[in-house]
Amino acid sequence: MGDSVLTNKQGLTEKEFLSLYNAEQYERPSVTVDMLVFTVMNEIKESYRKLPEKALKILLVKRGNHPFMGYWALPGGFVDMNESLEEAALRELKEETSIDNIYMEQLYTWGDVGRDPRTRVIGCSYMSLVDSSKLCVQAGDDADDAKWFKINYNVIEQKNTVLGKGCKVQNRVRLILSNDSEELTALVKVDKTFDGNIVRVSRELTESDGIAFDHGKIIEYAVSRLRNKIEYTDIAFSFMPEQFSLTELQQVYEVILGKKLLKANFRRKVSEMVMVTDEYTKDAGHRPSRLYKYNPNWVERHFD
Amino acid sequence: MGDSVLTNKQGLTEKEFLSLYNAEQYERPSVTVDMLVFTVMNEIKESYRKLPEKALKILLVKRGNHPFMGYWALPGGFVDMNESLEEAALRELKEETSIDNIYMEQLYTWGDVGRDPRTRVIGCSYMSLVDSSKLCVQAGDDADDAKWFKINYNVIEQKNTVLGKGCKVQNRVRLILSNDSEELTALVKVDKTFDGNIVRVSRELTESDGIAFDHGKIIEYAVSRLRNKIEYTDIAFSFMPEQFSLTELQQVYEVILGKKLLKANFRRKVSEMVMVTDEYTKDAGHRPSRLYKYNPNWVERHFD
DNA sequence: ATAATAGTGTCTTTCAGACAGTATAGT
DNA sequence: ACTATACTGTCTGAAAGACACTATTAT
Repeated sequence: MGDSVLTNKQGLTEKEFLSLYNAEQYERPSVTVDMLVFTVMNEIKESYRKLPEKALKILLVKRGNHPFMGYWALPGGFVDMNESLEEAALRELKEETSIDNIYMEQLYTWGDVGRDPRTRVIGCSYMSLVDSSKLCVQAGDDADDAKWFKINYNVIEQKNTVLGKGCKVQNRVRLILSNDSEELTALVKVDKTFDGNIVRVSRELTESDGIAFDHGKIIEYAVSRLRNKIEYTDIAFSFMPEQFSLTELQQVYEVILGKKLLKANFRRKVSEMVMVTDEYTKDAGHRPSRLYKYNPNWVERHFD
Repeated sequence: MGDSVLTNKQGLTEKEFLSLYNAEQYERPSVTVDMLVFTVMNEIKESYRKLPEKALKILLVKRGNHPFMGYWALPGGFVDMNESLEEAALRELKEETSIDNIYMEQLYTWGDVGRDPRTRVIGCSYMSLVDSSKLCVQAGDDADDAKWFKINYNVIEQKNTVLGKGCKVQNRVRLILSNDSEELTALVKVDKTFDGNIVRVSRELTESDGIAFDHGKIIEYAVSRLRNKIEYTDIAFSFMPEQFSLTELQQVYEVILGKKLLKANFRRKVSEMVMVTDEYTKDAGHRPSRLYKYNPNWVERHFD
């Protein structure tokens, strides 16, 4: 830290300055953390022969208090003074859903002025990808309920315009979050403007039904990031149990990317990332498949 | 927002709840924004024949008050209640360096407890890449001085350990920031742990000389992100003026990646991203080179 | 036997790396 | 003529996409 003999324009040394410093004199925003917990789960089997389909899911909690009481929200809450953002995110997740000890990465920080009707709130969001077989969710103290919602992500409109020295891509994304008893929707307008060498992305929530705050927009952003990142990193493995078949792994890729992949090519692509085991699936109604595990020595990973 | 007839456990409607809500009752951290403004500048020519070398630079301001008075810091400051994070970042940059109206993207939000000796501070950092030919920096009201520092980024130590079901990569990065009169350094320990399917990255500032707060760590992170992103996006063009030669563009890539590239291959790679003009450089001391401009219709961009 | 999935071989096209070669201004 | 840079052609091998083929289990 600064040399303690130095004095500032008011003639104060650093020690004096710090002892007089009072954060209370300034109006400050509140800070929250929000968790986006994703998993890929099996849906019901159609027949004894067929493999179960998989679906991408997100964990939401039902708000037990105003504002947006009764709406579904991302688990999260206010950051305490003596915990880091990561600690706050893990604490809130545990309080609201009883989920403990999972990996996560920072997603984005949302700071628009009108995001929260209570006061000015800066929201720092974190994303977690979990293996559903390990988890057992139950609502905690602070939430009425915690449930997994199946994610339906659809680009329903695309408009490209060529401007003078750039262009504009306008997308509308329809998000449908559903489970046995509920269906929530959001419509997000994603505009990318290329002006000269400058790219500007703006996201706007134009419709939100049953989802609290601007969380529909945050979920849309997270899914688009997830789709992007699965192509050039190994995050998909965070969804997998210890052992898995290559078909299951492929299903995870397909459900996130929202498209079918060719088996032979997919296997070539992931071959370096996995290690064979000598175990097989059984009672499948058809030929059993070999089980693999993640190869921790896989090197060519990329990070954001 | 919630149906106004609903009442919470205290029997309050949403309207009543909001009118009684008082953010002051909770202790809150302060929130700052920090700007990482990068540019690529020409260094002096060695001879009338040779092309000037290029160097990656970052803009820092000299702190005029405690804490870290006299140290160099990222331009930035506290967020006001009625401005978004982006607005705050642009305002602070203008106040401290007179730079106006540039593009930026969010980098990361830093929330460790002891980051700032004054109080608990959450710092949201933004990254900007600018064409140096357009800029003229001068210190603003809030800073004693604003200067460009040449960035030297070196991985000085690498250690790989294979663990039980994962592995660990430990890097030490030496950062040297220098200009005519100053030399600042930082040493950052970057640990990546792969445990099962989980990747955890931790960054620790183990040495910092002349750089305020944890800004050495933030700069290290930004440079590593920049290196990564230049490979799969078109951000490099943000450093370029309207018209440029392909050699200049290649120099920008080389200076960021910290390695030489082969000309023929580089040109093939960027050919789709640029458009020819019918202009040439002149007075170069050797064969003139064709000038190009950015092709705004280039489609295969990726975003994080 | 049959349904459904498991798993492989190979053709083609595309792209990245390496390197050798030719072209052209200023002095 | 010489220097330093501008620019192009092509060989190679790796990776991505498409598709056809064989193998194996439960019922």
